[in-house]
Amino acid sequence: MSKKEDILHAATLLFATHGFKDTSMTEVAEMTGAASATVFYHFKSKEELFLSVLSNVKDGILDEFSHYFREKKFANGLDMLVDTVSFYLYLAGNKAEWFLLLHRYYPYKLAEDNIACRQFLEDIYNCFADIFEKALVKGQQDGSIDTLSPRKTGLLILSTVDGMVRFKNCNLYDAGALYNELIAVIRRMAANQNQLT
Amino acid sequence: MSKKEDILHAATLLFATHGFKDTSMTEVAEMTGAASATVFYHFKSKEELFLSVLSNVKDGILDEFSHYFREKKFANGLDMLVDTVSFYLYLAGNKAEWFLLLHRYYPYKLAEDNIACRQFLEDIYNCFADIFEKALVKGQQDGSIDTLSPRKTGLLILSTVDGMVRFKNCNLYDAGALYNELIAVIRRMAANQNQLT
DNA sequence: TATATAACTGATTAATCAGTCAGCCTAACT
DNA sequence: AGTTAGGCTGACTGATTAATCAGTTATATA
Repeated sequence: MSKKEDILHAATLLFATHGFKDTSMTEVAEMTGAASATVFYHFKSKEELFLSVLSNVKDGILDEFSHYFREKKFANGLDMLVDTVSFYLYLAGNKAEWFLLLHRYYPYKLAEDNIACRQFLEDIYNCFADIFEKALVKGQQDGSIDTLSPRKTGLLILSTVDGMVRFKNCNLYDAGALYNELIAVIRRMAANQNQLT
Repeated sequence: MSKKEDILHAATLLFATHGFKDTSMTEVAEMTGAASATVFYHFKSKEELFLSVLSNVKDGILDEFSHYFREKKFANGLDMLVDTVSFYLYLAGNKAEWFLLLHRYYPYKLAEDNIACRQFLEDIYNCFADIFEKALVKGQQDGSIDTLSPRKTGLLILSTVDGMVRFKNCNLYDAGALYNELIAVIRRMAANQNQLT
């Protein structure tokens, strides 16, 4: 791994766990054994470093989901929906730093007057919204899911899992303890009530 | 309003909109027309000022819900659940600074080694969880709501509305546009399926 | 080997900010 | 009028930090 990649990785962890303001360029440098001027050699400012981190996180998330869907086959839309939610929660545990970063306020604040930042966030959340929407559409086609607005229902499911992950990351409630209940609720809510699946 | 209350109010707005690190004691002072030393006269440190703000927000939230339930009567548990969710969303719009503050990471970070902070957050989230739980229990007693774990289901509903409010505060998706769908989903998910309400 | 370019660094700077302190002003009480 | 005390302030300090820059080392290429 190149020094630049080292720095990017260290910055991801630090921005995620301490936040933007509470991470100094010196800290990032120390974590990689470099001098602080080296960080500025690779990234011209702290803000640019942050944008590179976010861009990297976006690529990581999009890759993870594209690999997941390339290798998985689903019996029907309802199964796909439940499986996708499970994978989202697995990813939130496995790549906790990505979700911690997205649950900080700084990226959204920056996005207010930085178009690139805004775009990264939109790409990430559209990816999330799309996967749930696709499962709902598939389920409506194969009859496993009731007639609901796929986009809006998808966004509601995203709100729920995003909220659960936030609660876990903030040490409020454990997402794991609610897992079975979540799946049951999603089935109740989405399942076609005119057929027994 | 006393100068101390002025400062507390200004600090609430600034901590909520800019965050803890990005709010300087000088800014808080300037917003109230006081000298920065005055802020330190009333609150011995920046952290203590933040804790006073959070304590105040906690009292505000608990008061709002206790007034709401004192004056409202509900036909049944399912109506109570839907009404409570609506009131939560109304409050999140009306007292946006409270929810913005709660959607920052700093309070949870501070709570890791500050017992008082931890307690304020627990009081707030227990209040939220309790109101949904109470509605679910009532609904199970009067037959309008199905047999579900009231605590866990309550937490799931809280995750959903908390997630929606976060999306709105982060300018990702508009909670208002999802309102009708949210209410429909809650009814589908919680309603007793053995009776037509 | 010579040379050019990229990678890296130590020292420094200018600005910001939490917190301190000695003293001033005002209102209440005697 | 004199005294006391709480509320308030301007001026200051020490620490931190993003960013710069002149200069050094490593690498690759001719």
